[in-house]
Amino acid sequence: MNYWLFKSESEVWSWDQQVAKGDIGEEWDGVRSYQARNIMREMQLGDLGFFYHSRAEKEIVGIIEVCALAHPDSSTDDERWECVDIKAVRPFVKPVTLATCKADPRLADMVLVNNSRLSVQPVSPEEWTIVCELGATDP
DNA sequence: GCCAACGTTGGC
DNA sequence: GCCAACGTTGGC
Repeated sequence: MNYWLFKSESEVWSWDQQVAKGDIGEEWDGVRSYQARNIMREMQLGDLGFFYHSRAEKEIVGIIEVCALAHPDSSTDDERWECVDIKAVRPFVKPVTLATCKADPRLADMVLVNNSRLSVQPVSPEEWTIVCELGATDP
């Protein structure tokens, strides 16, 4: 089991929209970064991820599950781009802000804290546990 | 709204 | 193959 983090501006694609898709889930389309694409290619069915609202909110708001492996991104004809599908699992009881992550020394190596530009990132099992704890939510 | 950081593009 | 220019992301 691996853990990941997905970033989205809530004006573009929000947690609420993700929840509305239910168990069918939705393509995580629109990613145009090789780094992010390569990370998505590594994902396995059943892997879990954080759903993060960038820009305005800057907080992790819930947990999602990978429900389809990487496949061509249907939002473009460009065959270079692929994406996975994800479905909402549960919301955080308490959203975990970027400031909270930065303030916790145990999360100093988190990609979210160190590389603000990567929109799909890996999360270590330790970081997963800590962030869930901060969010008062079951891992 | 600004701008730093970073990835990508394209001229050479 | 290098690197300057450019575009985009996202924190502030």
